[in-house]
Amino acid sequence: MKDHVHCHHCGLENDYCISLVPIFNHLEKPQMDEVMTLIHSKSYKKGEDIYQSGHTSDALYIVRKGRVKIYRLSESGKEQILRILNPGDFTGELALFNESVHDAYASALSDTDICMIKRNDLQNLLLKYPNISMRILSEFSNRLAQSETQTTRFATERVEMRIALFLVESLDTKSESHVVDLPMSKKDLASFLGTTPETISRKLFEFEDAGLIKQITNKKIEIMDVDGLLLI
Amino acid sequence: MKDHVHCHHCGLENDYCISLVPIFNHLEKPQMDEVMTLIHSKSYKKGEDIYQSGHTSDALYIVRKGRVKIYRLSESGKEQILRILNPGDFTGELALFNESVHDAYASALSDTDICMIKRNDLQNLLLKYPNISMRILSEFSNRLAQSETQTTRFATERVEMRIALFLVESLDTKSESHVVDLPMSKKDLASFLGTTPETISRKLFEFEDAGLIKQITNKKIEIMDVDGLLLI
DNA sequence: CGACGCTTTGACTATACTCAACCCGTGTGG
DNA sequence: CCACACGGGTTGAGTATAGTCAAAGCGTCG
Repeated sequence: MKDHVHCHHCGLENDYCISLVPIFNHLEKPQMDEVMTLIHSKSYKKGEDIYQSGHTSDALYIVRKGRVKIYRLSESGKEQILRILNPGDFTGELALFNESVHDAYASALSDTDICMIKRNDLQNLLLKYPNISMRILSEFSNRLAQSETQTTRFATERVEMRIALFLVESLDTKSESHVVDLPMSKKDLASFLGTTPETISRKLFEFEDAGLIKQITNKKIEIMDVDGLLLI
Repeated sequence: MKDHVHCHHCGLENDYCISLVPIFNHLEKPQMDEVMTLIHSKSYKKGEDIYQSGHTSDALYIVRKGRVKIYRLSESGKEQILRILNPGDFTGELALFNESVHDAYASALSDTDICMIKRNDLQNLLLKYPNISMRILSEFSNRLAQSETQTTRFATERVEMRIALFLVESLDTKSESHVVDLPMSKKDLASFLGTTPETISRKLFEFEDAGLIKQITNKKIEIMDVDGLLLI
């Protein structure tokens, strides 16, 4: 059923429309149809790799359904998670404009559907519809800002503070609930925050002892005192 | 004299041409002339701020002459240097496509000349000449890759290794000399590498004791054993 | 039910930060 | 031209932070 609800605006099935919003949502139906002819869909099982570092890049990948983790290996071989993609997010763009070789790994955290646009098709689209470029530029600059914020945090904040900031920023600002749903295992979270599972575990219990949070289940944390967390 | 040498390709004074190369060097003379009418020049003395975090952004800044440091303040107020701009590099782009508020500081490390293009003028150029978008996209994706590399290093490498990597990557691949010219004071370098001046000083002497480098002067370091440095 | 992987707990340790003192080079003013 | 002051750089001692390693607990999925 749900699969066949169509979007009023572009006439696409609803989840297609949603996943393409950030880049294409200003296009009208005829142009959208053109874009659709260029899109290839592919599904990945949980745990499957979407691409690997060193592989040739030939497409932009947009997450339609599921969740994807992007990670790198450092010079000394340690894994570090760079970000988690949710439906509507895209990746693969780094290699599209330069090297054409991926510098990171992408793997499906759950069963995932991906929309792909081939490198050449995308470049043609960009030249034809400059507005799309602006969207991607805007998305890039967001990502860059976020990456630089993360860099600065690693360089200047203690682990404790990085965890606290992560929790606070994971709060859904729209809902009134102060419960955070961890988007990944604590092992992965450790990698994302540049620390170890042991340290995460210890710090969370410290926060709990201080009355700042309450660990409801493994993946659910209630934040009792936002301001307190940020003063750590 | 040198100021009046003109570029064969675009007809501009040479240093203008050089500083605009990364973004505009595919344009022919008539288009280049159009771009030139949109460019405003400004000079800054050593130590002067070009922009500050929180200020409204209304331009893209291209370094024509001199050296500029871009830095942020972390949540807890510590300064961290994100990058150093040399002639031809640009900045200010983050705010151009989104927030329109700077999230970092830019200050001149030496007497500096800057070319500026106003936000609106640039956006019009991008819509008119999609190729420029591709250049900026390419530059963005470079920067993003670099920033993510830096993030991964902070998250996974020890200070020693970060210093070693910095030295090796500062080697001018073109010249045969293995002498690195530090582009900033050790105090700033410490901030860039997420450590302290004391630690930098100590590690450099450790490298020297191990025969990996030779400290010629304060700002000149000869690298004796590249591979050894990377095995630390 | 069993096994595997994630998480927790504990004890120990390394890494690198802090603070304080001192050194040095450069630029300024007498 | 010298003296001094200032900022950057170095050195040393002490310590906090967070990582490592090992073992045991827990949950979940086949």
